[in-house]
Amino acid sequence: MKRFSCGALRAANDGTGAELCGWVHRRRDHGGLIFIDLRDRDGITQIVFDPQHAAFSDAEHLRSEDVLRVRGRVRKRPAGTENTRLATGDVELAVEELEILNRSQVPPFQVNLEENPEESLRLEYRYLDLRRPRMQRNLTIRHRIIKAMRDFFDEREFIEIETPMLIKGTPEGARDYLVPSRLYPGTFYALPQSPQLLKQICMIAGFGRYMQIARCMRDEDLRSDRQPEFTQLDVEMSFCSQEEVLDVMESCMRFVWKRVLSLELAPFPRMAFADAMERFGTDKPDVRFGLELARVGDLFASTEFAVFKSVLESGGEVVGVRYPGGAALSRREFDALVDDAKQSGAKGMVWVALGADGVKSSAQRFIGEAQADPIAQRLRAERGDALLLFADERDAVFTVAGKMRSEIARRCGLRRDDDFAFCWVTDFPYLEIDAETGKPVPAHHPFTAPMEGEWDLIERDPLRMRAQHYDMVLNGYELGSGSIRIHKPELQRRIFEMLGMSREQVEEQFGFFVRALDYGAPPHGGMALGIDRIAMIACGEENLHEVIAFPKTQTARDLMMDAPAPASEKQLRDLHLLPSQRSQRG
RNA sequence: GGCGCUGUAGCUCAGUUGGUUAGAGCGCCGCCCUGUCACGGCGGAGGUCGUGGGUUCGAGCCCCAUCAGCGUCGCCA
Repeated sequence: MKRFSCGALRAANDGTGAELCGWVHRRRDHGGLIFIDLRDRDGITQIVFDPQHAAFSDAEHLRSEDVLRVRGRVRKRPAGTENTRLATGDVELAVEELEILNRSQVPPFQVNLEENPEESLRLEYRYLDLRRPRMQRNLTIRHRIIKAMRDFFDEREFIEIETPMLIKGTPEGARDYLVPSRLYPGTFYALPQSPQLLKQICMIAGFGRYMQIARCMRDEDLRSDRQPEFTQLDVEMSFCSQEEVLDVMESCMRFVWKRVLSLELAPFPRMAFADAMERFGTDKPDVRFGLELARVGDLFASTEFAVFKSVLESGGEVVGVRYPGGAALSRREFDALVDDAKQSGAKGMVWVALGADGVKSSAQRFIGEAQADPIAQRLRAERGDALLLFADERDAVFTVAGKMRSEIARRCGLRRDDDFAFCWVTDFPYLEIDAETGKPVPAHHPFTAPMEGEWDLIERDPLRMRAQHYDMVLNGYELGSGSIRIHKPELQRRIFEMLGMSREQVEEQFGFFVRALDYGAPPHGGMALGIDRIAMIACGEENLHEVIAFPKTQTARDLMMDAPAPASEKQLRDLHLLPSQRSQRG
C-alpha cells in the first residue's frame, strides 16, 4: 500500500488504498463517528473512523500529538462536506487499520493554534513549537532560499569551500567566542566572526570563485534581528570589479526571489552613502515608500525663531519630513509625537499642520501660511498633511529625521511585509571617528580597498577617503556588506600604518595574511549576506526566532538545552582553567 | 551596562479608587452524540497572582529589590 504525505491526496486519488503517517492535529469525536486531522510537514488530511472497523475502539482514545500510522481507502467526501480551506479538503481517508506509533503527553501548549505562546515556553519546548505549520513553513522557505543560492552559484562555477570553526581571534571588531586549547595551556581558539581572511586566502590560493553557507559567531548583545550565531552567504571572486560583484549578488537575489517566492524583482536602485544619509537619514534606507527628507534651513535664513536661528548660525541644518494626513492629529497627538522624536534623539520637533482651514504650528508665531508654503513644496506635501521639522548639527539632524520618517511610515501603513524593496548603498567613507576615543577607525574592516584615485588621501586627508565598499539593503534592514579588497601588500601596510598599528601588532594579528599577500595575490572582492535576515523578511516575520530552528534568548541562552552550563572539574582541569590535580597536591 | 513593556489556571488573557469565595475562552478529565472540520451538549477538576521584602485593618492591584522573556540605546571593525 502506497504511503502518501498528509498534504498529498486529491480527488484523483478517490478509491485508492493509502497509508498516512503523522500527528493528531485535532480530533472531532461524534460518538458514532470520529474525525482526526492528521498532520505532517506537508499538510493535513482528515481521516475518518467508523464503528464497522476494529480500529474504532482504539481511535476513541486518541489525543493531540499522538503519532499514528493509518491504512485505508481514499474517498471523496460526501457532497457539501468538502473543506475548501484544506488542500486535501475534497477527500478523506476511511481508516481500516490504525497503528499507534507513540503516545504524547498533553502538550504544555496547543500545537494546533495560530497564536504564539510566550517566547520562553516556545523555546523550552522548541520541538513542539517547530511542529506548528507556521514554523514548518518558515524553515522550509529558509531551506529553499539556501538551496537556490547554492544552485545559483554552482551554475556560475563558484565552488563551496568550508573554512574552519576553530581559528585565530582578532582583538578588533566584535567580541570573540573563545575555545580553550587543551594541548597548549593558556591559549585559545576563536570561533569565526566571519570567514573574511580565509576566503581572501582562498582567492590567493587560486580558487577564483568561492562561496560558502557560513556559520558565524559574535559575542555581542542580541536584538530581534541579531543572534550570536548566524548564517551568511559568503562570496568572494578574483579579477573582478565592484560592478561585477554587485551584478552577481543582485542576480542571486533575483534568482532566489523568483524561485522561492515567484516574484520578479526590479533592478535595485543605488545611492551613495552621502545621498542615503541626506535623503533617508540612514545608511540602510527603507525604500518601500517615499517621504524623503529635505533640507529647509535656507528657507529660515532670516527667521527670528531662536531655536532654528541659533542652530543655523552654528553651522547646523533644519530638515523636514512629510507626514501624510498628519494635519488631522490633535495637539495631544502631536505632543506625543514630539516625545517620540526626543526618544529618538531629537532636541525638539516643530510640527506644521496643513489643515483645510489654515496652517497650525507648534511655532505659530514664526511659521504661518507664507512660511509653510515653500517648505510644503519642497517636501511635496499637500493640504491635510503635516510637516515635521528638526534642527540640529548636520550629522545628527538627518539621523533623527530619518527615524521619524520610519515611524510615520509605520503609522501610515506604508511598511507592508509583502513588499520587497532592495537597494544598494555605495561609496562609504573609509574611516569614521570612534565616539569613545575620538580617533579614526575603519568604518568596516581594514582589508577594504580605498576608492581608486583616492589613495593619496591616506597621508593627506584620510577622513575624506572613501572605500570600495557596498551594502545591500532590504526594507530598511542591512542584509550585508562587501568590498573590493586590498591585494597589494604595500597598500595594506600603508593602511595599517594609517590606523596606527605598529609593525609588531600587524605581524602578531595578521602576519599570516600579510605574508600571503606577498605571494601573488590576485585582485579580488566579494560580499556576505545575512541569510537569517533574508529568510525573516521573505517569510514576513519580524524576529529571527521565527526562521531559526533553535535560537537563543536575548540573554544568549538556549532554554531547551539549558546552555550555557557549567563544565565538570575534570574538563576544566584538562583545559587548564583550574589547577591540575598534580600541581594542587604539589 | 542604561531605559521601557510583560509576568494571574496547562495555554491565551480579563481583573474597576486597595475590600466578601480571583474570572473567561481554549486545553484537560467524565458522560452523551454518525458528517464534523475552532464539531456540538451536559458535568467536573485545576490558582503559593514570577520570587523576596515592605506599606496597610486589608495587596493580584501601591512601594522597593530580584529573576525571566521581549523591545530599545550602548555594543555589533
